[in-house]
Amino acid sequence: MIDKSSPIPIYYQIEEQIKALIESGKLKSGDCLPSEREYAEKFKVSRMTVRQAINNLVNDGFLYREKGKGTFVAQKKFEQVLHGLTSFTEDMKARGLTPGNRIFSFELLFANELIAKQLDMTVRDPVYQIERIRLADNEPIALETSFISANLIKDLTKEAMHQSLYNYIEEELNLRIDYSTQEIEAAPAGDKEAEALGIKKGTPILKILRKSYLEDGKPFEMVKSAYLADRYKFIATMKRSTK
Amino acid sequence: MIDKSSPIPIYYQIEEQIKALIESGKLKSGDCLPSEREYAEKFKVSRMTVRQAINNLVNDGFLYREKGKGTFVAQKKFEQVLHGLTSFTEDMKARGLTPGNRIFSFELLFANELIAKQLDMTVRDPVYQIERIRLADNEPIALETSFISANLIKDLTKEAMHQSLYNYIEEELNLRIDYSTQEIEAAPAGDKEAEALGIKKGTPILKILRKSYLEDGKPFEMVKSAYLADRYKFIATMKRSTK
DNA sequence: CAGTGGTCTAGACCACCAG
DNA sequence: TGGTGGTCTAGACCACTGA
Repeated sequence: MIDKSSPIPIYYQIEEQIKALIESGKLKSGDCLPSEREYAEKFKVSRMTVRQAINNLVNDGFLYREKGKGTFVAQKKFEQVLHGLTSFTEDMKARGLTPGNRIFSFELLFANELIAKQLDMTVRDPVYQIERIRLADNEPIALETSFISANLIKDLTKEAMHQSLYNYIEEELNLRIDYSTQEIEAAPAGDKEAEALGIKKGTPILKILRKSYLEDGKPFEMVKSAYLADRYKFIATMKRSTK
Repeated sequence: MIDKSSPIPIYYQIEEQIKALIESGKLKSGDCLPSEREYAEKFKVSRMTVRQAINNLVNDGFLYREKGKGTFVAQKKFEQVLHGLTSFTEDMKARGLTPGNRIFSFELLFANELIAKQLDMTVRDPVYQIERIRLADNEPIALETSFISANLIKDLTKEAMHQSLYNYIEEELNLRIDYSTQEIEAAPAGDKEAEALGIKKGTPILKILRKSYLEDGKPFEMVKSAYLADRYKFIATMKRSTK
């Protein structure tokens, strides 16, 4: 049930166990959990350890607490996973489509002034510039240009870009991605987009400018994308911050 | 410095104090904070209490930790304000523009099947339907149709809509808005949008479909908007959920 | 009233990192 | 080696809730 001799933290084991109960449906939305003291008793651990597990689940939106009453299972915000920050690859998979790539250019360049400013580096710092067409089920869906800090993301290869960049960053480089900001607008397709995506000039496209940051707050990528309007919708969920 | 007799939790007082140091510039991005043990000593509190304060600041993105090294100030995320879910009114103010309204119609109707499904009500439940043009600095910026559950949002008036709906819900009705989902796409303007916004048919517009939920998980509004592409960008920040 | 979560204490041992 | 954050304990008192 709980392995105290395991190198895996106890609070994490408890977390996983409660999550499993929710995912398996044994705990449903609105259900009241056993009290923290009961858990402490049951697992023979300190109540603070139980609290740490529950705190994390509350922060992740799986549970919520009510003073004097108890801890409850939150309503299924149903694609919780889908709605965080996702890479194109993850996004497409979540939509049930097969993601693909057609890389036009992959270069290691010196940052110009604009890029340097955006990525918080100095001019002539090394930057990967990748141009590619994104595919969904083998159909073009977006034209994309990425600028990636080579100081932060080392030894990037074309192969890593063919797979998932975020996966490479998190699994291979062992860095943690924190968040990204995105500016989304509608615009008429220019010559370049029209040609790349096989549409007429002036057709509406969805333009997205994404900047992504690592845990220490440093921006590691800037991506400009142009999505086919009739094949792609951007989906976001946003929390109301009470402050 | 710290008031132990205050009803305000100690960890919260410490939080505010560190935040103030960051905001005043006395602690800059990348600076190393005093260790948790030093803080505990200084404030004559337990280390766990200090940790609770720092945990919260880490979760909010003000600080980050490095094992064996210390706790550091994160880089300024200066869109912090724009972070959460905002109403049009709040959004415009944050951009330094004056929000405005031109209400075309304001009606209390019975939900049809589509609306009932979207708002999780039954057919013939009462729904407010509001059509209006949104203004920024007195210039049209979007055409918007809102459907608002009259069961949840009671006694809605045209005046409340002229002000901020979210403000009315939170301050007057004392309800808590939890989150919303938004679908964003580019599309050519139809006849209606073209006329209302004073643009040519076929011009790219940014279409947004928003559904918003109260804390108990009930949807209270569905809003369809068409924004002028050259006057509006949608800005979102998304967290990477580490799962 | 008894039970809940919210806060807090004063210790402890560990893995990790720098000098 | 000494300092850091990461985890954990076994208690404690509080305010709030429902019966």
